[in-house]
Amino acid sequence: MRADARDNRARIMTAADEVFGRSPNASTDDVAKLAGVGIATVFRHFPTKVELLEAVLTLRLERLRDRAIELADSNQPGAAFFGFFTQVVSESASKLAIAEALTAAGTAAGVDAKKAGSELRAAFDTLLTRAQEDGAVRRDAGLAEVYALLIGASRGATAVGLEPKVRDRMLGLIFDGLRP
Amino acid sequence: MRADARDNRARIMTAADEVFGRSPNASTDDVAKLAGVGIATVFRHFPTKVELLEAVLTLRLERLRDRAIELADSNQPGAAFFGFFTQVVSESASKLAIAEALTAAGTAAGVDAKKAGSELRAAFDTLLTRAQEDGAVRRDAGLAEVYALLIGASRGATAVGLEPKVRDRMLGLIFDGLRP
DNA sequence: GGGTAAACGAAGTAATGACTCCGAATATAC
DNA sequence: GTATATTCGGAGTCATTACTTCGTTTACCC
Repeated sequence: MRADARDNRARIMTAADEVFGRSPNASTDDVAKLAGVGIATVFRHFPTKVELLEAVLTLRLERLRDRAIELADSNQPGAAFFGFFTQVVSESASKLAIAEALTAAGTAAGVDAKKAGSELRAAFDTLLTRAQEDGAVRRDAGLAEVYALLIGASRGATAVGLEPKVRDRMLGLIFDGLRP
Repeated sequence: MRADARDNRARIMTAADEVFGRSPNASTDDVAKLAGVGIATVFRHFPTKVELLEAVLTLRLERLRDRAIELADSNQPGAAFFGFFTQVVSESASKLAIAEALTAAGTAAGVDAKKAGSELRAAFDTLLTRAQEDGAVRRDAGLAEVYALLIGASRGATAVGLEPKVRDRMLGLIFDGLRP
């Protein structure tokens, strides 16, 4: 692969991340414009729009997964769990795409995104289990419902332009329900 | 207004409710087909697609509002509050549009939808306050964050095809966080 | 530095979807 | 029953958008 091609691919990914983060049904033109390349270049790297969307989605999921894996080693499992939860929801409030990503990861999505999605879920499971073993989270809370709560809170925060104060109080209510 | 016109208007509303309930970005043609009328008829009654969407949105909000108002008289305020919450989330799981409606009510929306939206919020506030006075819900939970929780849970349940069991366990966690 | 293969971008194409026009049909007044 | 004004519906128009084509440019090998 030639140097300029690799360069442009990276620029397109960055632009797509930004553009689709703002509005998930933006046009391919918008991405090309922001990336500063022609539209054909976008399609040369990502043959269909779906593949481009999926690449962005995968990237986002991998970032979240990496952060979760990092936190899994913490010696304060409770703080790690609640911190991760808070961070995801907070970022979702400003970055539309994160909540979308969490959602889409389960439903449609191609093979790469699916892999990243289940790895994220597994990493989150680890965080949850550690927090439970540490006594910070009630033991009868299963992964499925806690994950649903994470997705719901993210989407809720995203949908409405939730003020930080309200968002934090909402998280407070959720966390109280999660404690033993 | 002629009888057939009123008839068709009702049929279009029903069809739109159904079609947009399934997928919010369905085309106007789809609505016309299901309603069994020509596309021009749809546009005669609702000059733009936005107005049609808004009419559906308003209808949904009014339905929720009416149910909340009904429950406000209950002599079991706790059960009324939690029941309403559960019902909204459960329906959202199958009816995409309800969660969307809750969301959209705050943000964009024209005057009718806005009115219905704030009336719903007010009715929900009554339910919450009664439940708090009855000791079923903690008193330091404000309307804003509880409402955000409702929207989040709805959107979460909608987004993922949440199984009823998981959904109920998720609601259990939320409700535990809401109790004194 | 010159040749070549790869990558580039602007101007297309085709399909979709919101909205309009106008002749046909039909409900209501007499 | 007929006149007429209103409503109806299908065949358009126009804008948007995913994707293609092709002549031009540019990075790498010698």
